[in-house]
Amino acid sequence: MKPKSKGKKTLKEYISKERLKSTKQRDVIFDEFFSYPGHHVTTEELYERVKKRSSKIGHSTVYRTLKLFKDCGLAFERNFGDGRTRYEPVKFEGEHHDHLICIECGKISEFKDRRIEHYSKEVARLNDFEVINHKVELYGYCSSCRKSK
Amino acid sequence: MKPKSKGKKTLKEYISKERLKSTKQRDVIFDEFFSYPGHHVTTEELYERVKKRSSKIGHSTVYRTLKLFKDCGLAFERNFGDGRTRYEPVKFEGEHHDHLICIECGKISEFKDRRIEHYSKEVARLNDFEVINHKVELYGYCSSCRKSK
DNA sequence: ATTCATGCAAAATGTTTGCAGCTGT
DNA sequence: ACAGCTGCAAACATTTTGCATGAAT
Repeated sequence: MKPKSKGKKTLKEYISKERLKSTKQRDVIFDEFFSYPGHHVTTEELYERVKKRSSKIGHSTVYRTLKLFKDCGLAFERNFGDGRTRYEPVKFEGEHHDHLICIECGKISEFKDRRIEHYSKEVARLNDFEVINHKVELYGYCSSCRKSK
Repeated sequence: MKPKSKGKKTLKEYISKERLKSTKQRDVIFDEFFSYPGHHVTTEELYERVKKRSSKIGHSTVYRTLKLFKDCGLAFERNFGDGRTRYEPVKFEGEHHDHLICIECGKISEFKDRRIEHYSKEVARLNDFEVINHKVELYGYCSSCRKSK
């Protein structure tokens, strides 16, 4: 018997706690979302992928389902300034990564730095603020765009 | 004779360098933008304020002018996830501040931490990335919303 | 049975664009 | 005179909503 992923369990628990319903669509969207190669899917991209498997799904279902994932802590909502909202699966190892965004080619890469996280938490404490999520984004030129400048 | 602010000078220089034109609207928007109490104006808010002084101004002029400010380095474009783009005047002392955003009441407060900036730069260097701008945003509950939970 | 979810299309939102007339250089 | 700017309305893109039907509890 295949064990459920931790994420799927989180979703099912949230659904039953809130008296929502498990549906085929939610499962398909879940699978596509968590198997998406590369993080930061836009809703449109995910919709296109899901549509290939389940062709009569509607746009709104994808929107609503991503909000649901966000509400149950499975996804972060991100916005890198190109007008489209992106969603990123939350990792369960408690890791958090941040982003380098190239303003020339649009490439988004990730990094992780404990010290930045550490000081962020400290700032929050000093401000009597309870941090739920944090973002660190560095905008600039990636190495390949720098070379071709 | 009243001296021009450094910001106004930057704008005028940019305008002449790019062969653009100085207009009444740009001046009014400039004044309102830099005298806005609180940072992070949305375009709509700024439009409303400008309209009070110069009632036949159009929406698009405000949009276009804020982009102009961004292009000449007078403003940062920000997006805190509520669907509206906000603009923030760039300070001339070279300071950079970051944000605490309350997900309950929406309050945005600012902080500044040199260590976070320092490590951000270091990460960039390791990734052969040239940073132009960076964002650190902590999302969570502010002290008053924590109290009333 | 009841309540929630879906898909569709319509509406709402925020932003951009085309263009005729106007303004600054 | 020329090139750029404005205001307006229309276009656009993304996201939300209303509603009749269908599915899960």
